[in-house]
Amino acid sequence: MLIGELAERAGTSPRTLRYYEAHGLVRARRSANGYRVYDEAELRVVREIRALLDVGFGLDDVRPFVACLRAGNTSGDVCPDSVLVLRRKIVEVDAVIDRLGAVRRQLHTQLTQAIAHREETCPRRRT
Amino acid sequence: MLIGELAERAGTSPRTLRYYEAHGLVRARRSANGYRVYDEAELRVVREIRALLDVGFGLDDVRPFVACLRAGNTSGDVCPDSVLVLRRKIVEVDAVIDRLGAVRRQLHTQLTQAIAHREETCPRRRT
DNA sequence: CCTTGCCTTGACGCCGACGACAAGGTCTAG
DNA sequence: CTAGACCTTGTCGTCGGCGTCAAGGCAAGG
Repeated sequence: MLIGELAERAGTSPRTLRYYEAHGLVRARRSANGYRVYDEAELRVVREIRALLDVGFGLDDVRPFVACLRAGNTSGDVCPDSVLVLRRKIVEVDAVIDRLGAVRRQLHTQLTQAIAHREETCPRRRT
Repeated sequence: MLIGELAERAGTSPRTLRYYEAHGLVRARRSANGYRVYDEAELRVVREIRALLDVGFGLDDVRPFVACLRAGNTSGDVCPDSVLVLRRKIVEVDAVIDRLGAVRRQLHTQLTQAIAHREETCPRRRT
């Protein structure tokens, strides 16, 4: 399988696959003419990477999952390092959610006060 | 008031104030030697900007609030344009919170399944 | 032979709010 | 006179995951 085919099957671009390779996540043999040749297993790897990036992981966070797949596991999640990253990410996500909740409450307060102020300054009739 | 003093009083840097000025948010006269001279009102403007940026606004989102302060209002929130931005931002924040909630649930699922898999593959004694 | 369509490496662009540094002018105190 | 503490404009660097050329090699069909 050449890079174009893998890209299409994984729903991404050749550029992206070379980028992953440059960062040590995806591997390829080379054919005589220098083309990258991938075997079927890489498709799963690439899909794992894409799935995790979509969820907000960085490339570094993804490494343990790829290693886990390469170690022969059916899922990239089952290795200790992957589990650690999952736990850490959940904590991070929780922190962001809390922060955004606070932001949301503050914005809501500002909004209601602004509207109250306008009612006060320039009252509506028939209210 | 020179730029250094305003920066300190607003809890930021001269570089940042020049940046805001370059983007049309903060204004200054110039003294004979070319130095920026700010009057007291700019302190409130800068603090408004900082407060909104801290909450995740972009510079463009901040403009209506600055204009509102410049129009003589006690708060930057009370003008129609500001209210619109507030409403829009709340919607945006809600969307992100929802998205993160879904992500959190997915990660939690992955985590519990990974742990379950490990129990199954390599069961603990005395359990 | 030539075009078309793959592939290769290399390098710059993007987004946003600045930080950091360069090279220089200004003002003041000792 | 000079040091040092301000100020000025201008430019490049940051972070991440790529997109988008640029310039060229390789394979196959008409």
